[in-house]
Amino acid sequence: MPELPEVETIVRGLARAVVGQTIDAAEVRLARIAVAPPNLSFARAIAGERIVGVRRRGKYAILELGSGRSLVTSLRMTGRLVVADAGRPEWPATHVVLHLRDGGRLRFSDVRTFGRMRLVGAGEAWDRELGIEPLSSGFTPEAFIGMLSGRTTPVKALLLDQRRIAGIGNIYACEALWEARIRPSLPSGRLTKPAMLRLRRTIIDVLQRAIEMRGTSIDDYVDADGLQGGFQNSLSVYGRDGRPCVRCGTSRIVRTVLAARGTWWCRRCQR
DNA sequence: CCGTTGCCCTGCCAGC
DNA sequence: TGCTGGCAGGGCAACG
Repeated sequence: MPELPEVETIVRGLARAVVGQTIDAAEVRLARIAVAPPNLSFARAIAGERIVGVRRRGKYAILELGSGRSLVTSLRMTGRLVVADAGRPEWPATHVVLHLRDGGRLRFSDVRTFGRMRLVGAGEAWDRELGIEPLSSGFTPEAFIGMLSGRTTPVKALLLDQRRIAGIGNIYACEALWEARIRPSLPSGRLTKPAMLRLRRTIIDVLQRAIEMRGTSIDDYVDADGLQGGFQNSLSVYGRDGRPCVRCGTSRIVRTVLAARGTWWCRRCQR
């Protein structure tokens, strides 16, 4: 569930709390969560590393380490990355605990265990397959039009494809399409040019607004301090099947399945 | 290369 | 009331 705005919020919180700290030890309770390069032990390799920076790429939170290595965390659906004093209670299903020199703990928890903390070597191109950042200057109208043109993939499936655009998940794909009044199943190349431009704009807008609200907390998401976001109160379509469309007021939001994902939209507004 | 499907995993809940 | 089958979904592998 954590998508670009949620990971961005987590990363900003981590930047305040952990940059400059040394990791004295790593406690790995569920081995498959903590992945290291071949022949390296995650816990041994990370002990003694200094955290020199924190950043986001797509839906990944990245701790940059003094050695040049990076700790790349993917939260998938139910992952949490929370910093707290050692005495604070843990979230359920805490699988990895990093002991920070100031006595704090950076904890990774994940009930469904889909998430990963991956230690990657200096210079390793782990993000080679990731697409453009939608909030970067590279996400130009031309780049977006080029991405959609000539493709038969439903536009929603394209928005979810991390190799093309990095960071959009199901919630913000539904919201951006609703806002741009575009039917999620429309083949990407069939969008008119004005529709493409509109969609680019609503993608940027909805992501920015969600960041301002510190993300969407529906089931599991919390920020680096363990606090919920606020954008769940601003959703227009996601999860709202059966309720009237807040724009047209006459049609009820429907839920269909597209690209094996629940898809919420308004049959009247989105064409 | 392109697009689609299934799998991983556990908590939740509608429906019996 | 208690059980259960289906659903939630990001990323990856496999397939045609």
